[in-house]
Amino acid sequence: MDNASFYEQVFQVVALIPNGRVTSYGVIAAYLGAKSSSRMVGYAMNDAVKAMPPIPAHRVVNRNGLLTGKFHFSTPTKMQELLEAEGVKVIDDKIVNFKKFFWDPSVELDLER
DNA sequence: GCGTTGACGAGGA
DNA sequence: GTCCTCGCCAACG
Repeated sequence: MDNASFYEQVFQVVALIPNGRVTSYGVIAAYLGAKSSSRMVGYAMNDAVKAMPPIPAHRVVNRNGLLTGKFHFSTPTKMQELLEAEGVKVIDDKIVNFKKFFWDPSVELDLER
């Protein structure tokens, strides 16, 4: 893991997001100890398209629950469809009950702490 | 090695 | 409540 670059660490956390759950970039950054580097998380996801295994980037949105990165997908609507396919309602590119589907790694992965 | 980029966040008006 | 500005800091060219 020491060899893992910052964006590789982001992939690991995002890959741990359960199906039907979503999280924000800031939370992931904070979990990595770089809460101020929230932008780096989004930037790292830029490689998620070519990452192996594929990263469920559609489960990661900004702190507003808005699908800011949908435009980076194959099609702008692909991200919304994937979320709805997992039971997450998306209206106007925004996640409904975002707080309800919110997944906090610092809490869900708190088992080992 | 330097400047720009950027899927964000928080604070202020 | 919305809109604007600043800051963060790694990766890319």
